[in-house]
Amino acid sequence: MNKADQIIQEIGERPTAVRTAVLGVLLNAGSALAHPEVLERLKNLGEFDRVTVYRVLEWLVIHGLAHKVAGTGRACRFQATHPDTTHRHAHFQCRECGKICCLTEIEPKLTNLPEHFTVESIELNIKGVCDDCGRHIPR
Amino acid sequence: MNKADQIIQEIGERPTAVRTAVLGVLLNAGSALAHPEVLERLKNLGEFDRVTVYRVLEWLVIHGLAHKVAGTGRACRFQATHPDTTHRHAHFQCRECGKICCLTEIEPKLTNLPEHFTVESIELNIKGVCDDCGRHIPR
DNA sequence: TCAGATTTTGCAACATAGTTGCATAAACTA
DNA sequence: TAGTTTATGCAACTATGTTGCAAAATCTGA
Ligand SMILES: [Mn+2]
Ligand SMILES: [Mn+2]
Ligand SMILES: [Zn+2]
Ligand SMILES: [Zn+2]
Repeated sequence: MNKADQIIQEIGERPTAVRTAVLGVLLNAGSALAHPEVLERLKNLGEFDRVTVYRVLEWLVIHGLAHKVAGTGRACRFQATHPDTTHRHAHFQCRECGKICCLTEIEPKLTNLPEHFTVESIELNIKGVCDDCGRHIPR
Repeated sequence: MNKADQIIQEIGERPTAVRTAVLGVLLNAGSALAHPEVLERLKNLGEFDRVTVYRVLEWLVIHGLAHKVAGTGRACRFQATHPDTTHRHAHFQCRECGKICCLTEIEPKLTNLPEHFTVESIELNIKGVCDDCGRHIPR
């Protein structure tokens, strides 16, 4: 049995073909993927409907198996959640290659927040140039 | 001469009817507005084309007269930049009423960032329940 | 194992948010 | 005010999702 299947069964949900395939794609990706990228990579594994893939991605988020990151542009990106990392962390998106990666080391500190506001979630997105893209530009 | 006109002339750009009107709407708004909300409020001031309004909103951002905030949902929201606030600050969006406001007091601290990444911008979006919506819910 | 109940999928249509090309209109400059 | 530059309006197009619904897959209890 493959890893994706196993993860889905562990949480007591139905490991269908699409769920297993989509989670597998996310697990193999090094960074967060947008819907078209997921679809593209699924082509190697069979025929999958785009609407179903949208639904499965949301399903993965609801069940905590993936998280959703808003990058540049209008499309959300999805990344498999590693069991050992907390969900609350910052993300970095490279202006050059567009890749998004988790910055699990950074804990956004919230001081000075008006006390009458109830905080439910925090999103910290940092944009710039990543290591790979930066090393080719002379400094 | 109205405020919006004056601001546009101060930066040496053409104060056209649409620019003046759109900036005026943003200046009068208490929070960040999405494109349809801007269009709606413009109806009191005349007939404006939606594409032109999109272009003017981007123009305002480029010229530093407004800033763009990504809230819940896919639409960006725009808010007039107050001359006395720095552009780098956090935003709070209420889950109940959807309003977005600037949290100019909060400075996102970036420690632990991998040193080979070049940071160009930081976006800190906090979601929860605002004062107005929270006070009606018994605690 | 299998009938019935529940959930998931695929397809078509719809929705929302924004962009592009281009001809016309407005604003600026000399 | 003539010529040049810039902004606008309109139509068509793109990107990113969402919804309704019938068919297929999956599960459950007898
Ligand atoms: Mn992450
Ligand atoms: Mn702000
Ligand atoms: Zn890069
Ligand atoms: Zn509120």
